[in-house]
Parts: sequence; C-alpha cells; structure tokens
Amino acid sequence: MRHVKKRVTIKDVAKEAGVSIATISYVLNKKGRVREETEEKVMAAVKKLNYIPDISARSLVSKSSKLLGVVIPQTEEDRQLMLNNPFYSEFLSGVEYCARKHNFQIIVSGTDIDKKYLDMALERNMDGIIVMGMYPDAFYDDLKKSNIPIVLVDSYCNDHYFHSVQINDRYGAYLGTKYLIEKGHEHIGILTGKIKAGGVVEERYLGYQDALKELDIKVSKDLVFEGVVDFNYGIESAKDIRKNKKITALFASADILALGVIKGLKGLGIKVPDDISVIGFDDIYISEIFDPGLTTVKQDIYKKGQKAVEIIVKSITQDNNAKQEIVLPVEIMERETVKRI
Amino acid sequence: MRHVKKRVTIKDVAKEAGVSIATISYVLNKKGRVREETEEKVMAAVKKLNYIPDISARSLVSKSSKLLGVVIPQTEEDRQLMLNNPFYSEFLSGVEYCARKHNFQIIVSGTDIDKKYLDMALERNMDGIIVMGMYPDAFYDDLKKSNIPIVLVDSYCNDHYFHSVQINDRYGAYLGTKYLIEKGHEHIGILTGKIKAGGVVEERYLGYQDALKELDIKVSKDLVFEGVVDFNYGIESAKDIRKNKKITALFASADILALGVIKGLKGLGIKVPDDISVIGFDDIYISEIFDPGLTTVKQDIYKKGQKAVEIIVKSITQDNNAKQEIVLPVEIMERETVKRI
DNA sequence: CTGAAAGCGCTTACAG
DNA sequence: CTGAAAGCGCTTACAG
Repeated sequence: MRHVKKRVTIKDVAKEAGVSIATISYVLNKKGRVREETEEKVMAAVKKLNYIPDISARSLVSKSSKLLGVVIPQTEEDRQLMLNNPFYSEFLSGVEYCARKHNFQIIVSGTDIDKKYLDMALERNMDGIIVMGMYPDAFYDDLKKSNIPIVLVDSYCNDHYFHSVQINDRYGAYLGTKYLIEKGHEHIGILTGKIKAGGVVEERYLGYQDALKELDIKVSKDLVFEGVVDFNYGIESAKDIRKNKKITALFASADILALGVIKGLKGLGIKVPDDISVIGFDDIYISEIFDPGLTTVKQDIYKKGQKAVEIIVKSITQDNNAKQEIVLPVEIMERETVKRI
Repeated sequence: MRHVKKRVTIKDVAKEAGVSIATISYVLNKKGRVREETEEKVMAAVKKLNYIPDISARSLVSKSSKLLGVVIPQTEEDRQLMLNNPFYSEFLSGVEYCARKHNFQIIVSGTDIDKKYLDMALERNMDGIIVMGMYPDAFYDDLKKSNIPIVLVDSYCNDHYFHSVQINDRYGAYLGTKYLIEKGHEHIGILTGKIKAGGVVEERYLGYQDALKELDIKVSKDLVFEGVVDFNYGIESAKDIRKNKKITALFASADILALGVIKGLKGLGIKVPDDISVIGFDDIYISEIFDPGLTTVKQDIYKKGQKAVEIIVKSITQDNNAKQEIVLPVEIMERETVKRI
C-alpha cells in the first residue's frame, strides 16, 4: 500500500483561523450565520492550508453524496457497455455535461441486472440513478425498494412510480414509415431488433404497423427482419432482404441498423436509394457523416441526457416528490437515402 | 428533501448475530481470524437484514474508495465530453469493463484543466486517475502533488513520473505513410489537427515526415492541412485539398478526419480511392462500417482502456510503486480506401 | 454570531 | 478467536 499523505482537515483550518470546526463548516456550507469578518478569516485559512473537504465524511453524516449513477445497457455477448452504439455515447455526453454544471459526479456502469446494482447505489449513497434501457421486471422492483430518485430513460416499464424521459417511439416509427409511403413506397420492410413486449423496439414495430394499416397496406411477416440492434446484423440482413424482390423501402428501427444494411446491400450490388430506400431512427451523430447521409427519424439524444439529470436535481432540491415524465419530440430528418418512386 | 429510510448498520447486524461489530467487520473484510461457526452466524444475519455496508464510512477510515477517476478530453467550443469521437467511447468501454471486473467504479468527467479536478479526486479519495489526452503542464504539476496513482494515456508529457499507456504514434504514422508510398504515391498530403509541441498530433506529423524523408520526398507546406480533429474539419478540408492537383493520397492523422474528408471529397466529385487514396489512424469502430471501408493504422483502443485500469489496480495492490509504461502495438489494416497507382 | 459535543457507520490496533 | 474502544472527518441540533 502506498503511503498516504496526511490530510489537512477541518480541525487544522479551525486552529489556523482561531475558530471552532463548527464555524468552518458553517462558512463552507454557506449556512450564512457567520460574521463577515469571521468568514474572511476562515476563507484565508482554507486557502493558506489548501484545505479540501473529505466527501466521504460529509456524505456519512449528510447522507448525500453528490453522486449520480448512470446505467448503460451492455452488449449481449461480452457484457461491455453499449458505447459502440453512438446513441449511448451521445446520451452520456449530455448527462455528464449537465451533471457537471450542477456539481454532481457520475458513476457510469453496466449492470448484471440483479440486485447488485442497487446495492452499489446504496453503498455509495447515490443521490440519484439514471437507468437507460429496458430490464427485467425484477430489476425495477428492486429499484423501487430504495428511495433513491430514479429516472428511467427509454423504458416502457408500465410502472409510473419512476420519473421518466422518453420519446413517443411508436409515433416516431409511424412518422418514418408514413414518410416512406408518401414517397410512393408500398412494399416496406422493417429491420428491427428482437421484438420484446414492452420495449422501445416493440413500440417502433407497432408504429410501423400503424402506418401501414392506415393506408390499408397488408402487414406481412415476410417484411419483418428481426435480429439484433447492431451494425453487423444490419449487414447480414441484406441477404434476406434481397430475397423479397418486392421490397422498395426499409424502415430500420435504429440508425445503426440502417447504416449496416446500407453497407450490406451495397455489397450485394443493391444501391441506396436507387434500388431500395432506407429510413432510420435516432439521428445519431454518424448518420449525418455517413455517405449517403441517412434520412431518419430524429430525436434529441443529447437533450435526453440533460433532462434526465435535471429531473433528478429537481427532485433532490425540491421538497415535493412529484413524479416527472418528459416526452421529447421527434421529427423527420430528410437526407439522401429515400427516393420517391 | 426526501425522507431517508433508516439504514441497516453494522450494529444491527452485530445485535442480530450476537457478536460485536468488530467481528462483523472482520468477516466482511475476510480478515480470516474468525471461527467458521461465527462466520456463518454473521453471514446469516447479514442476509436476513439485507445489510449493505456504507462505503462512505468505510472510505473515511480506510482512505480507499474503490473509485477511479477517468478524465476525457472536451470539445473546444462547448466543453462537452469528446464522446462523439468513437475513439473515446471505445476507450471508455474498455475502462469500465475492466474496472467492473476488479470491483472498482469509475467517475467519468471532463475537466476545466485547473486545480479543480485534482481537488475532486482528493475530495472523493479516489484510488486512481486515468487521464486521457494532453493538458497544459500546470495540470500535470498539480497531479504530481497528490499521491494518487495516475496513468496517463496518449500523453507525451515528458515527465516520467506517471504510469503511462500509449502507442508509438510517430511510428504508426510512419507506417501509414510508407504504406501509401509503397502503393506508388509520391504526392501525399497530411490531414491533421492542430500541431502542438509534445502531443499525439505532432508525433503523427513527425512520423509522416519520417516516411517522406526516408524516400527523399520533399515535405512541402502545401501538403499539410491543419485544423481540428473532428468530422467537420475533414469535410471542409476537401476544398483546400482539391486546390493541390498533384495530391494522389492523403494520410489522415485520425480516422474521424479520414471519414470526413472522404465525404467532403465525394461532395466535390472526387472519388476515394479512384481519384485520391486515403489512410486513417486509430481504427475506430465505424471505420469498418464506413463505406468504403477505411484503410487505417490500427491500434487496440479497447485494450488501452483495459491496460490503464490494470496498471492502477496493480499499483494499489502491490507494495512497490514501480512505474509502469506500456506501449501497445500498431499495424496497418487494409481495407478499401487506398489504390495502387 | 459562535462553540462544545454528539453522532454518522465503519476499521483497526490492542487487550484478553 | 472475539470485544471494547478510539478514531476517521465531517454536520448539526443545542446552548449560550
């Protein structure tokens, strides 16, 4: 073990300033019951000794840690953070920046979706938890047992016990699919992750169906390409998509899938948008970068992160524990991957 | 303020198990001086009461927090985390995963590069700090004052006081440029971020020069396109690059720049690799995704994160404070953006 | 406006 | 093998 330098404590400051430790604490916490003259003495001593408070000690008595937990989904195979999907990176940027502005720090982690995560939150006296994505019901049950403020992001967990930030995924998918229809397409495939009850993926699938039904277009099973939400599945799916010669357009329920399938299609000699049109969902950063620029259903990912933090900050500072549910807007972002036919 | 549930403490467990709190602590910390029978009683009580230790309290006495700080560079304009550059996301995934395996949690943040960050590290009793990127000298001076284990990643801070993980950027750039030369190119431009003394960007610039000099190719100023390391500068630079009609190949000192310039060039009707060849550096995740697949100088970003954590873990567990400096290998990853001429 | 003191929940010599 | 007790560095009633 390395040698630990002796820490300058509140006692040292008190001695230096010639006051009690209580006074130091009052000044530092701006309780404002101290004479200006005393305050100056204290601040001088703090500066002189380069005093840095110990948050562990503070947290031990105040029960507040200025720590926010951020749970990011993991990839299925190797349980790493899903940060290779830029959607999560952008979200995280928003969270970090906003947290920093509010003097919170964030602990980022994946979780094995068991009670362990909650234990960690409790161990650390976390002031709040931002949970991104869907987890098994048991996870939410555990979360509920704590009374740490929790905001669920992109969760269709039916329980309205938690704060939440989300978009209307179903409506967004409807918009995207309808956009394709308006461009003259009738045989529209959907490229999607595993459709599980109550998740974002299912909602987007339903929105796709809504649009087709509205126009009396039959929703047929051989239009549905269901796999994993990652770039590789996008590439692989191209082979299957090619088999259905009727398809002229694709609604990809995530940009990362859209990007993958465009590459896969190209490998097969099928051009986007000349042969097949593709619309994505999310508007991640690289969708604009990508060539061709991806037409997509845009949501403000960064803002999502920001709002999640603000909800927690508000629920900590304010007395009322009113549940906050925010639904952010979506819109079509037209670029180069959809052709009118 | 929300009401805080009363916490189950070590005292409660002690009472339940009919032993002293010291014994509880010994069992939990596996100090192994407790009878098996007693241990069982303790574990039963822990389980029954669902006891969760308070890390703040533990940290207060043990001076160890099981917390690792991770400093990620920020964008210049808006001071957000540079997570839109996938390079940093991938690195972060590596760090998080490895930290989790070792029972550490990570606090991710940007920093305003002043003493503040160090203060935070001290406040939190962080067990280690992973610093990604280059900062002004003063920052390192501050870091040195603490005696928290610190590992510098991709820093050419000359001070060998810190642990470090890096690659040989100069050699990598040399390899990449030489690859272009071997493919028959002579007029090779370089697309780069701001060349500052002592940074990764400068090293890569030097490596580019090394390759040209070796072949007696003149390093001329009108081959250097210097801007910001982001996608947009890549796009914008295309206009300038076009002005130099002789250029047949480009060494981009970061994939994100390569991707941008390919798009920019295409907008100008210049095809890659048919009209101009491009090689990047880093091999970020989307370089493979990108169409055309980007030929690049590959480094193992994920492993970089992993190694950084391992160094810290080792320096904490082991007594000796031997400095560890790891240099990871680089290699050419051939894909579709370089043509033989 | 300021201070003495209790207490937050742990770990760790020390004693037995 | 186990316990009583001190102490980590703070905050916060309470008293004056």
